[in-house]
Amino acid sequence: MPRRVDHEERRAHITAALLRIAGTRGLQAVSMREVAAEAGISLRLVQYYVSDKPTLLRLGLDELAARLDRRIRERAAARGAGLAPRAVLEVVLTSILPVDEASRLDRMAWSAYFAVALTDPALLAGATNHPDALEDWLTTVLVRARDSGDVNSGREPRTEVAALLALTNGLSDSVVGGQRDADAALAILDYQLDRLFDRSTPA
Amino acid sequence: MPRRVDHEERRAHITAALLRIAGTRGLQAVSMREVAAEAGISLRLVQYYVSDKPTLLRLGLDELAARLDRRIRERAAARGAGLAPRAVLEVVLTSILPVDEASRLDRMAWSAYFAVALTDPALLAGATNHPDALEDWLTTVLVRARDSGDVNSGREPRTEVAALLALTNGLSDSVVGGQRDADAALAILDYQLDRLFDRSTPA
DNA sequence: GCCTTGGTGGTACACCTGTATCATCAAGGC
DNA sequence: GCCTTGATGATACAGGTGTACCACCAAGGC
Repeated sequence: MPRRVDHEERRAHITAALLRIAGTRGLQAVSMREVAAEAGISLRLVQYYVSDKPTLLRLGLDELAARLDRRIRERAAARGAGLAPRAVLEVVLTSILPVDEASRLDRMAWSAYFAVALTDPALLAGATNHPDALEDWLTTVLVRARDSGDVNSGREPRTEVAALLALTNGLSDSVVGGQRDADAALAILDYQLDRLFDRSTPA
Repeated sequence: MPRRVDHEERRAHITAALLRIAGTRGLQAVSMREVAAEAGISLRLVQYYVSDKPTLLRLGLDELAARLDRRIRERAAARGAGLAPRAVLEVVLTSILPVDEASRLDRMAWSAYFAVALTDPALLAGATNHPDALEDWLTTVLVRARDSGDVNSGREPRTEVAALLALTNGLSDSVVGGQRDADAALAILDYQLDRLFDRSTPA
């Protein structure tokens, strides 16, 4: 037998190179040859470890989702166990926002993926990506907060969560778009959370 | 002299074809030949009336901005003169949201443009597109509303407006992304506006 | 020691892209 | 009547794309 190689690790290496290109030069700059060059390997090897270009793109999308998941867990771990409802929302939403260079590049790549996914349903097919799951979970968190009195009973948890997620996505786009910096986006997010968790506010 | 042709009208025809493709099949499906076919003319004519591909893409972006402007004015005109602050916000924000097929296709095209603009600053160069101008204007509207007592004095107009615009953009993406329909997005927007214009709410 | 077999290199092929070029047509001025 | 000139057609060209193919290498089983 010839020497064997960890395919999974190789694919991860290639995927990282792909996302580096997608985040800096856009998805339209992603070709098999460019990915090979960025990964420092030959075109043949990209073909060998990643059969198709569709497969390659799918790898990138999955990695992007995995990175977001990792960011959320890391941020949650950094704040310890037994997080208050507001802290949970802060952790999740600030994990989505592009607050440093790495998350900024990932958000750029994500925007590119979002655009092509709109007209290429093949990319989404079978994706584990379920934004609704996140929304459901945060809604239960907010329901608990309302029941315990941290949030006024007049608020509709599901609507509030949907709005917060949409707001965070819109803010993220404005940050990568250069309309404002991350701190400004964080301030707006905080402003909204302050209002939501102000029990002195009726309705 | 041979017969002369209205170049402006021809370019508009070509631009419309371009945006039809961008909205249905994405910007990556936009080639000179595809645009020609969609416009029902020859490749040579696309070259003749629109010299470059960069020029073509720029035409599409400008038209997209012009259409949004038109939508806002039409919606405003439909509601008569002397609009209350809340009505102004409703007009602007619901004009951004993809509420019908036409605005849905335009939003799709816009998302594609946004993605490539992130890594291709040449597209933005010299663009009349100024989201900040819209934000400034709406802020003055909200300041007036606060001074006249329609909005609680504890609110920060600039932050509220920035949040509403980001929210609307996020909601728009969720609509074209198929996460929810236009009515659901409108409901969320209304929910937020109701809260903002509720004077009984302190802070 | 050979031979199977996973890894690798190089390259060719068909296709699509943006753009340039050559030619033609037709309407009016002189 | 010709000739200038705006509008159009057809096509060629160079470059980039995804993918397929052919050769080769080297490590271990028998």
